[in-house]
Amino acid sequence: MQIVANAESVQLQAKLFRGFGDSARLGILQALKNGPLNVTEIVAITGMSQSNTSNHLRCLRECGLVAAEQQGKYALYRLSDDRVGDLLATAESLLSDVARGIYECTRYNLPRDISQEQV
Amino acid sequence: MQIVANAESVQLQAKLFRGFGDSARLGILQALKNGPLNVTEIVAITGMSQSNTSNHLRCLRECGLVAAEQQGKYALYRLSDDRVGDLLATAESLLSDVARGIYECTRYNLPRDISQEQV
DNA sequence: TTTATGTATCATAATATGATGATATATTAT
DNA sequence: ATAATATATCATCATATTATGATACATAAA
Repeated sequence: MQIVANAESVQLQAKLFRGFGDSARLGILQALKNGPLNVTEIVAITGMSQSNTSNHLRCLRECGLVAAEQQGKYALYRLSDDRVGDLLATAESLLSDVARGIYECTRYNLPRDISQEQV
Repeated sequence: MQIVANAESVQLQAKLFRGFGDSARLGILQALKNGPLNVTEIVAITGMSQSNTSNHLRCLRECGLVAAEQQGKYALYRLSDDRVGDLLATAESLLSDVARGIYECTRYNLPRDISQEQV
């Protein structure tokens, strides 16, 4: 009997979610929902630096959330699986109901300048 | 026209995923899949310290992933919404197909001692 | 072959996150 | 009222993660 999944599996799953758990990566995934894009396009859309974009893409690729295909000098990226889109959609739906709570989640989060600390 | 969701919404969603993106919190969520638990039970199941458990529970609560109800001196926690369980299930399914990739995701992750670095 | 373009890699510095121990608070039991 | 139990909070340190800038490595164009 095991009430919770084994530790290793939990770690893997946490890792998977961490792929989504950064606004830079999530921005990339959102962009790819609409279809494949090359790195230059992703850089343009997200406004991130090229190296940062590339670093995050590597993470996403190694974590299995996106797949890449070399096309001449371009690297075309796309979501690796429909379930990636599913997760995004479910999260969006859930979010619309709990957004207020998320805003108030102070312990781990948002850049300082966003919180309007009441003195 | 906006190709990607606005930055604020992406931040919120990333935050939501980050709720799942830590093995301590994910372990708690997994445990709660089987039904409500109080803090003492969660501490026992996860083996984490009481304060650490409580800190993570706060995060989960404030992020809207779990709900708490005071019962005498016990605080009963449960998943706040079916979609939380849905996300866990979808992730598990996706994971079974991409587990290998996740293992190899080196840039951001796993405790050092787990990777078996080939020299 | 030189130059320009697209992408990847790496070291580093800044920041965010997580675990711990001490302590506070609340509820129940004696 | 005192003690015991259940939970929450907080400061702090260690660690992990992120963004950046420099640079390398391709591919394609001139």
